[in-house]
Amino acid sequence: MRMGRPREFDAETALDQAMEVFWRHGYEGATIAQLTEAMGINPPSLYACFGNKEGLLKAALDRYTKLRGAWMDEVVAARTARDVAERMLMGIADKQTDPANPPGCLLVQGGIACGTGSENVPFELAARRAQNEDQLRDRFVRAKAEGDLKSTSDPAALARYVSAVAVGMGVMASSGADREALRQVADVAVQAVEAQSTEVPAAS
Amino acid sequence: MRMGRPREFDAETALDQAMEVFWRHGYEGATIAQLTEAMGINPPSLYACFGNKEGLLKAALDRYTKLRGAWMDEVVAARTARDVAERMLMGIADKQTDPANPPGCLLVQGGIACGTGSENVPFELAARRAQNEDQLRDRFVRAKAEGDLKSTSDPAALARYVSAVAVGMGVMASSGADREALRQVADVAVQAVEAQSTEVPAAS
DNA sequence: CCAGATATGTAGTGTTCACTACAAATGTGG
DNA sequence: CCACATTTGTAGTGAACACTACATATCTGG
Repeated sequence: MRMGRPREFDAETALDQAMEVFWRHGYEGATIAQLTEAMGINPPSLYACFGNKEGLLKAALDRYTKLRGAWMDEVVAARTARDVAERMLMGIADKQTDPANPPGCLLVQGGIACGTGSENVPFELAARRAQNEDQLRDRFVRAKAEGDLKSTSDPAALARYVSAVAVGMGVMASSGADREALRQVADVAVQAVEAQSTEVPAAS
Repeated sequence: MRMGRPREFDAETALDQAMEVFWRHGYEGATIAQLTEAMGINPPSLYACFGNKEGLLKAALDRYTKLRGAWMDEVVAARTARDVAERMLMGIADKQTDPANPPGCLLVQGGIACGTGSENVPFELAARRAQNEDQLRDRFVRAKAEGDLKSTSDPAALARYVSAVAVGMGVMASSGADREALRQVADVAVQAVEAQSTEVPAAS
């Protein structure tokens, strides 16, 4: 079979640039002109490779969640539910204020509400956030089985809670909250998980 | 002085309709055509009355925060910091899933990230959220002075925490979380405030 | 009842949007 | 070196956007 002219740009590198634009401006706020300029390609190359704007977003989300997934694996590897929550929320405080990236979280910045014709973008983002929540819930189910969480605790509710705090921190980060402020939020938030735990680490 | 032809629509009623459109679609997702249709007026009336799209958003936000402010006064009237947090977060769980309104919170749905030319819309929303946070912080400062919160607690951090949870709940509501799910989040979240409180109501 | 002032409805304005036709360029298989 | 497949850059496409010119309608003050 004939192979045709080879692509002159690296898809993953280009995706990283597109991800940053979506992250900073949201799905609707990002224009094809901004995206192509950041990616260093022309519109036809973008459409040949990713289909359309929404396809590009999904590809960027795939890449984002792939990187994020590896980190979440480390998070749930913590010893106790409390440590999982702390590792996650403290990590988020750091990541969302990392100057190497736009502030906040792409899964929130991408678009909470969208206009007619883009209704499933918020849906898509919510689905990815739900994946994280599921992973947390599974971990908390295990924690309860191990007796690490009280028998009266609800792992699903706890996971939803930690997710909600994470999202809230993302919004605060995108509106200028600094790392220390987010860490304080994380610190308080962890105390709710501690309240559901059996082994309370002898607090000073 | 001559008065000219009187306006044929009620500005507040029209604002309520505009608010709903912004709430559902976000600032950038809402079009002038949608807004004017919902408001029952034509574009020239809109521009004569509110200046431009951003002016309309600000007017809608003013109205939203005015209604919200009255409710926040009730919230901070609760007896203890813990009760303030509970009243606020439980109230939010109910409000953000009230079928009379779009799900979530206008101050979040309005736009977390925006495109070039609308950069100060997220700013504007953040400023309004900060007002709520300030009100909470003042209340928690008082709670600390009254000995209701531990002497080691940080009222500003607590207020930021409750705000973050509220925002997170808003995002979850807009992506379909039901009232019960949000109440569970609120319930867990309150436990962190309890952990900072001196009078622990003898939990069952 | 008239003059000035403001609101309204119709019908646009220019701009920007996501997206694409098309021809030239660049590769591979025979 | 040739036929074919795919990519690339140029230069647009129609549609939708926020916003407005203008003539008409409806008020008030005198």
